[in-house]
Amino acid sequence: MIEWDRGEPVWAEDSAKWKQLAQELRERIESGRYRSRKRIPSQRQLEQEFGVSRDVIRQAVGHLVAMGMLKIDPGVGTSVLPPENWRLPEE
Amino acid sequence: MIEWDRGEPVWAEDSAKWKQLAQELRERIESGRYRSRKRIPSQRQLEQEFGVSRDVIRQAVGHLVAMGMLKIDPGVGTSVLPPENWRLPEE
DNA sequence: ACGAATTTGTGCGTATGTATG
DNA sequence: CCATACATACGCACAAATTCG
Repeated sequence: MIEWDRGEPVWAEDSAKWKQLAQELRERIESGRYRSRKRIPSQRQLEQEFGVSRDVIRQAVGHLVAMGMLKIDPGVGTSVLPPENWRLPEE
Repeated sequence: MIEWDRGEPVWAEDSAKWKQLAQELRERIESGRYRSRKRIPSQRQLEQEFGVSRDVIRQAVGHLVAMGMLKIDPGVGTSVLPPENWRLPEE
């Protein structure tokens, strides 16, 4: 889980919220909590769960899409791609 | 207190602008002009009002944040903390 | 065919954080 | 200290795509 220091320091000390969220989502995918070929919670739901704006959600999701870990179907949802599709740029 | 002349602030020569501004903001907080738990004008608005750069605004605000008189919520604004949060280092 | 609900896409405005010259 | 640009973040509103009754 992610702990934000809401109201206090910000992304200055550590990294941006969207980067932390992307890491959290990635862990959920790699751990199997978000299963391959299955949909993850909607952006609205992720908003609620993590208490961040859609900006942050969309940045994080967009990052994983670029990594080939997630696939977006407009009007439908966002699903997990199987590992053979991943192209991890490293970090 | 900052003096005003024809709508323009008059800055003292012997003190940094940010310190004078910090003192001004502090007085506005202690006088109740900036009310507890309410947001103060945005940095951009303060820029306009005092005719200084954001550098100066941020230095002054940062000073009051360190004193526990202001709280910054990125993407939201800056608000006044109640007196019980203040930790005045002296001066 | 229709309309409602859901989900993502997009744009706007505002505010603060960081970086650079 | 000033000026500027860009990144990060929040909130809202509306559009487009899809699903379902």
